[in-house]
Amino acid sequence: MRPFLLALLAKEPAHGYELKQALEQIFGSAYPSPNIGQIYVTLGRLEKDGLVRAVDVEQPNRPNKKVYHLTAAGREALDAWADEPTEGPRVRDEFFMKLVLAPMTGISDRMTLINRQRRHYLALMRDLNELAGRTDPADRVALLLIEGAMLHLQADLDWLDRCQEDLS
Amino acid sequence: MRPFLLALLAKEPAHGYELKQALEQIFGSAYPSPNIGQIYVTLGRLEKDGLVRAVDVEQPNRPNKKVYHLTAAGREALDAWADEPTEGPRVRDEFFMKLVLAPMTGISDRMTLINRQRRHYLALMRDLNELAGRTDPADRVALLLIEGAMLHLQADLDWLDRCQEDLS
DNA sequence: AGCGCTGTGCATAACATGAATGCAGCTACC
DNA sequence: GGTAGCTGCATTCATGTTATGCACAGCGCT
Repeated sequence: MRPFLLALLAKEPAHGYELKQALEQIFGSAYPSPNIGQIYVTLGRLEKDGLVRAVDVEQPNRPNKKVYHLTAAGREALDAWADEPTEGPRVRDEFFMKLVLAPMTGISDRMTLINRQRRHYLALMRDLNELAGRTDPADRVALLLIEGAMLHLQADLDWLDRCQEDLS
Repeated sequence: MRPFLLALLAKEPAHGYELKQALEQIFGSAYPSPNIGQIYVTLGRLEKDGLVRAVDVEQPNRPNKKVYHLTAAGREALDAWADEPTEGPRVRDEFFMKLVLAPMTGISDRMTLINRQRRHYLALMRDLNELAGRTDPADRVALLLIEGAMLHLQADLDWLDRCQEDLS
């Protein structure tokens, strides 16, 4: 969350409400835009850490707004973020927890869990396909996000098969 | 985190320290075991919500311990968790954020980011292979976790190729 | 004397959601 | 023409979850 705001502010100074709109516009419908409240909280923290600074702007016939701009330290933090590679996928997986823990307590057996989960993944896959279908083909960013989600989902489905083989 | 503790307590009552050890033992080295402090915080909340209840147990030559056991409400919550399917992979992806936001600010270009990220993923893949190699073959749970991580990683690598095609 | 294990608790912070607040402009309706 | 209610702009606050790290305390071992 923090780096996203820094990146947007690097392009041009903005206030909270504007940032929310920018995020919604850049990442289309495929992306659940973060809560507006969280944006303000994060901006406050960034200011506390000296990465951004706020200027109050009075507006006629509008509530005042606080326009944030990047400081030198903020610019540095942003560069550092861009430089370091992003961490890979977590090994932690909630469904797998369920798969291991549930039978220990006699809740339900593994086959039931796996089959239900597979149906769920397949339904999600259908949703993604449908979402891709009604997305503006010019919006390459949204389409790539959807494609990424589908690749991950397929990996999960393959993994489900492996679990079924190994744990049966 | 909450459901994991509930599941373990469904098998048998236990105190915080024991739960930490159980988690470490069940999910082998492949799984970053959660912080012990967090376990106590979560147990406190579960108790506040009436899902578990604690009994103080005095021990000779040992600090006292609080043994938690499941309540009827806790059992219900656990069953509900087992019944609902687990959510799929998030569309939210940090690297993708970087890929979209970075060029807007003149930080660095996309090819550099993608190539660096690919090197990083490949290194992670090597690490996972190495980890799989030194994992006890009898520990099927750990091996499956590692395999799942590798499948996800491969999906990320494929996705990187797609991004490179589309955004160049 | 110091290290490591057992066992718990608290401080801090990030992250997320939801609701509340205030003001302005527009529309609908009697 | 007045007013009631909705929408858009802009921010703040209360609450809850997750995660890390440090502090504390007693005991056994070397």
